[in-house]
Amino acid sequence: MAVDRDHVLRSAAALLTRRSTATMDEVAKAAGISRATLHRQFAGRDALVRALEALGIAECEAALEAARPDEGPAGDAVRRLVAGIEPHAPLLAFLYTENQLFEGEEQNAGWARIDDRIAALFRRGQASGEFRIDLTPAWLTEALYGLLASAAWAVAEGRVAPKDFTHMIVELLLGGVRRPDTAPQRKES
Amino acid sequence: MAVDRDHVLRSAAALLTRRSTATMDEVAKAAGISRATLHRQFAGRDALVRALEALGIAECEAALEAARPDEGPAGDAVRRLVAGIEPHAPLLAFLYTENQLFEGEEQNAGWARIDDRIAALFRRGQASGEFRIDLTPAWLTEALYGLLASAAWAVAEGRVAPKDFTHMIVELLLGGVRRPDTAPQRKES
DNA sequence: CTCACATGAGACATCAGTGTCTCATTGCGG
DNA sequence: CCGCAATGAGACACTGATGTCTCATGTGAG
Repeated sequence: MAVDRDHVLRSAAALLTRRSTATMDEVAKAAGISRATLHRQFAGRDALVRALEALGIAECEAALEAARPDEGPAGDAVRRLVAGIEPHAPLLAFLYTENQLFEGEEQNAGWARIDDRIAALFRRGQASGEFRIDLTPAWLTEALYGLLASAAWAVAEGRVAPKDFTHMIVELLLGGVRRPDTAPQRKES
Repeated sequence: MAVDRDHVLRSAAALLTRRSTATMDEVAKAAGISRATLHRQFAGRDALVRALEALGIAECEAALEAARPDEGPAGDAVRRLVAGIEPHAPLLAFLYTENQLFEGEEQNAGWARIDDRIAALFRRGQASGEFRIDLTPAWLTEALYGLLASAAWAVAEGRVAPKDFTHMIVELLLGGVRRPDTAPQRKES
């Protein structure tokens, strides 16, 4: 009976990640169902996007859970987190831009929860002395989202090898571009 | 006679940065002109976006020029570049997501030029030993765009103080989050 | 086998945005 | 003062997407 709702969501995610303006008809075709059935599952395009948002939030929270952000060095936890999010990065990238659309309306509370947990991870790293303290946790959280989205697109467009995804993000985020062992580092950072 | 075309473009940029789906009517109102006049200036919405793209490219190239990317330490050049782009970051952020829409169609060649010059800057830093070489110039370029867009949104939403814009981006990009070991390089503040 | 229910296909009205048009008004230079 | 050009206001048709509806089909459970 029920069309595999999860399958519909996932194909919609895959399609919308590439063509964020895809029509309901295209979404239905991509899922291998008719537009009527798609409409029976999701009241409208808005409902579909909300469902995708819920899916993205759930996957983020699962990844957050699996990353054990409170264990071990914060840097390692960040790496585990990015690695766990990697499979869902395209969906996240879609939602990231889509969220810019929701300007006025209320955001799903799930994002706030996730933001808080990620920010807490960075804060923990700062408290332990592992991370520098001149970059605010809020900014680091935002930057992580931005890097995830950038990397997802770069991979989608073939500018970055898929296997390098986690490495590129984590190394840039944690270590930065500057070579640590460069001899004279007189720069006050 | 001619409505100040530049003024129209800039108010359109300001509006579309916040509401990327704003209607032509809203764009016209934001510029203080009628929809008819807006239409006389730009054949259609597409032409308007293209004009904004051209504006963004021009501003990027101007910033690139002003940053003197071939002079001095690459890190300093990156800082000059980000500082120069800062005023135009909202427009860039808009174009960055809008570009995801142009998937199939040909990209404006201007972006390729800019990509090349930025990538060349990173490559120069790598060649001089200033930057690490395990992060590809293409990825660093992409990441820079992502960070610029993230920061622009974070500032727009009040999550980051406008005055911290350049510092947050440059420090994260160059130095990363991880605190440099205090023992070997002691940096007295 | 038969019934029930989900689905696919498609018709249909609706709506929003767009692009084009006309016409009156305004403002400016000759 | 007159005429010209640009503008503003609005009507209009067109398009594309959406949401709702009906009906035929098919498949699975009893």
